[in-house]
Amino acid sequence: MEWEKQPPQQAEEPGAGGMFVKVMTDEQMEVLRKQIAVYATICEQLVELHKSLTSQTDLAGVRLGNLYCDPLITSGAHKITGRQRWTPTPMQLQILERIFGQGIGTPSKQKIKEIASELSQHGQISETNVYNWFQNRRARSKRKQQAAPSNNAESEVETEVESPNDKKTKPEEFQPQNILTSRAEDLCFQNPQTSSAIHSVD
Amino acid sequence: MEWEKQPPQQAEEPGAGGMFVKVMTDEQMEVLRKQIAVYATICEQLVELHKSLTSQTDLAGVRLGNLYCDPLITSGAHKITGRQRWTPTPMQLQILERIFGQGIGTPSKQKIKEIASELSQHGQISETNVYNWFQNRRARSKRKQQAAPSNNAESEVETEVESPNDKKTKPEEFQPQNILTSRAEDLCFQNPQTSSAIHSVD
DNA sequence: CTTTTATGAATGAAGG
DNA sequence: CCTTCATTCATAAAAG
Repeated sequence: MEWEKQPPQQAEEPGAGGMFVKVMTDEQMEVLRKQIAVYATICEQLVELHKSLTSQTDLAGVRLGNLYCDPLITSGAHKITGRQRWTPTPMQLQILERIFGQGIGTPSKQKIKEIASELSQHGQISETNVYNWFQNRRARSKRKQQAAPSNNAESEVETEVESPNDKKTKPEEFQPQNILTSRAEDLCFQNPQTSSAIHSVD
Repeated sequence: MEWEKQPPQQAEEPGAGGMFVKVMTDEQMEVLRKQIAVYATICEQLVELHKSLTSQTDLAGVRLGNLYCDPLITSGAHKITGRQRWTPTPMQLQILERIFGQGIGTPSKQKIKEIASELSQHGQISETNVYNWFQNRRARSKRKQQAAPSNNAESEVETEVESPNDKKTKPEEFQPQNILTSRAEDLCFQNPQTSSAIHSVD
């Protein structure tokens, strides 16, 4: 596998190096990533299953690792899209909070555009970021309000059926994503070169 | 596949504002494709292996613990604890994506039934789930498409009105899944030795 | 460096 | 269809 050997700089300067590159959109990258993750998950589960059935432990490490391919792919599912999530700058956050506090709980699309445009003066941002922020802000606020009614004697008829605090402690014992994630952590090398092979061109 | 149609020149403009494209070399693309195909092969073989094993419960004197098989393979985990929200299993997702990628954006009622029936073999599912999935998948794709090309079209608020005629000119229906649908068996070793290698641990 | 928390983003489902 | 909501997932940031 040559990815880690590829000097990332080549991809960054296609014009200078005259290197032919493929360009993928974010969505394409996302779909690809998911597909790989799907296979990684299936393989992981099946391997674990087989290990449990055969009481042998060398299947995943030796057979699969040597015969088919190195764990690079597994890691690839995790880091191919070195997804970096937006983090609001303090100024942006301040403005967002102020707008949110103005009581207007209706962030229309036009409003979103305006806000995003204004916030772009204080740092990188997109309309989607603004949209998500308001969505999350509202949901979080709402949940907090219902989870912490300690300051108010709110005794209405609907409160008797609420389980106030054990929503998180569901007996959920299995999460496929965790397998993939933990697996990637263990198997893959974390060197930045890999992710640089497919990187963002700014 | 549509990737090649993407103008590689986009990558040559690093200074064109907030451009976010992923760049891969030919070699990297090839490696990726093969690796995904490898996953497909592994999955199929492991699935077959699992089937053969589960069909003979007295194979190694090890009684097949259903506690391993069911939770791992279905992996939805929703059936165990009665989660309210359906979550597609990896295999279901794979099938759904493939169908979606086939370009037919018309999930007719009859088609929904067929798909749901097929997917039910890989986990709990209902026709409503399939319907919702396609609806959401389409909407999501569309929204991403219009959000992605915001890199070079640095428009102001008055020009933000999307050009009503050209937004769709971009090929919406790319199929990274094609990488997978191309028969993995052809690309990789899928000879019986492989599965026997897996069996050899026994 | 590892673990925990906060929060941006993804997504199934409902409403219109 | 399109929008909105509730929940979940993943990761940057914080805490240890």
